[in-house]
Amino acid sequence: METTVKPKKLVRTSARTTGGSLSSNGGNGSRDGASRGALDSFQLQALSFFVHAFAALSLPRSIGEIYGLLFSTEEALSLDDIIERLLISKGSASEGLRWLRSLGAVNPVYLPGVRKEHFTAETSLRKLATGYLRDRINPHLENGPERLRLLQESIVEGMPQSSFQKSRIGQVAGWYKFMGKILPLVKALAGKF
Amino acid sequence: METTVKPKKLVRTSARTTGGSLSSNGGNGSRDGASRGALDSFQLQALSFFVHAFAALSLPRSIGEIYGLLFSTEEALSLDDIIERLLISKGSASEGLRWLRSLGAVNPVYLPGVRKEHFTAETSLRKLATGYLRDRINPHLENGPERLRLLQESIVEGMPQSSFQKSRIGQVAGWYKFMGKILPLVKALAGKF
DNA sequence: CAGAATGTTCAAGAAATTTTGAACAAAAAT
DNA sequence: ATTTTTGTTCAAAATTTCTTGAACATTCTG
Repeated sequence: METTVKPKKLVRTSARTTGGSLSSNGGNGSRDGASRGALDSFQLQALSFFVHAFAALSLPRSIGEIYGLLFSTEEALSLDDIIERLLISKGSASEGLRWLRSLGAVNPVYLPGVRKEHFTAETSLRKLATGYLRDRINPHLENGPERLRLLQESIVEGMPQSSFQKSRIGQVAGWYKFMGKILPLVKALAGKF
Repeated sequence: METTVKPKKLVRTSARTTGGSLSSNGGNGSRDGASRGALDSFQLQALSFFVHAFAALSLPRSIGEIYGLLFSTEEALSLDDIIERLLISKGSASEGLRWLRSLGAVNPVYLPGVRKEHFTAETSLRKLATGYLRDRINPHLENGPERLRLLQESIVEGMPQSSFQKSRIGQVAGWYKFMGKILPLVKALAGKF
């Protein structure tokens, strides 16, 4: 649930990586082995920012790190670039990227003559909000009617408390109506930023 | 992060409780020891509903259970009533109740001549939304300006990427503006339900 | 086609969170 | 003042979630 804020290390100190090949070095100034984990101050600050922001949504650190890195880097980065700079495992990077992709929070960039997929951060509030709502909120709302029905059917008619129970059902129905009103509003407003 | 939905038992099967005193039995029909864990079908369905809903916000099962029980029960319940009906520990019940109270999701009910504190569920969407935003969203927004400043100060002037970095800062500033616009809207609309 | 490069999956381990239960504190009753 | 009732706190245990890394699948290259 996370009530108190604990200090967390920003970049892992462990040096083990998958031992894989070096970066494709999509165009930034740094060079090869010497560049591992070398992030500029803006990138470091962005990692801190997004790890914190994503944690507010109870999302894992690795996802915040990946988005933060892409957000703060002008060039598109490959999976290996991300692994190398963040010192995270291939598995984390792959799954984190998959999650961000499904949300629409990262954009694939097709570079002619380059095999590896490269990504940049999507920063449009409209797209981010839409993706988040679609992937993480709508699924819960979609089975709302079904859940409401189950609740209704659980009422035993004629019991002394059934009148109270019906009023509770009414409340829940109202909550769903509220969600139905507010979500389009959020999307609409997000479109203006 | 929870991507796939796993089946979770609704009511614990273990029978150990704190071994404490029996319920004050705030007025419902059931009696003493025989009533332990005896929930009607509406209450069971409500538990399922709220455990699921709270899980969507990454909140622990115990909190969903407590709110679900209070929501589906007409009488005010005491800490011991909750422990007895949900078969959860005193610690969970106490901390869960504390959390719900700080949010404003439960209301203390003062019963004349009764020592134990009793609670009912708060169901007003306005109060629930306000409490949630106040306790769980605002804290993150409040240090927004500070975080934005740190981000700005991390830019090294004159670097080739500093122009890109400034445009990113602009995006983040926009996100904060959006939050400043949308939250009052949410509160206002919640007031109408 | 064989070999290399790239990316995914998932079992096992690590880390974080939640729950328990007993010790403790506070308030009320006797 | 002592005992009882009520509720809180927190270390340890249980559980859940995240990360790792190696095996696997797939696609490209020569």
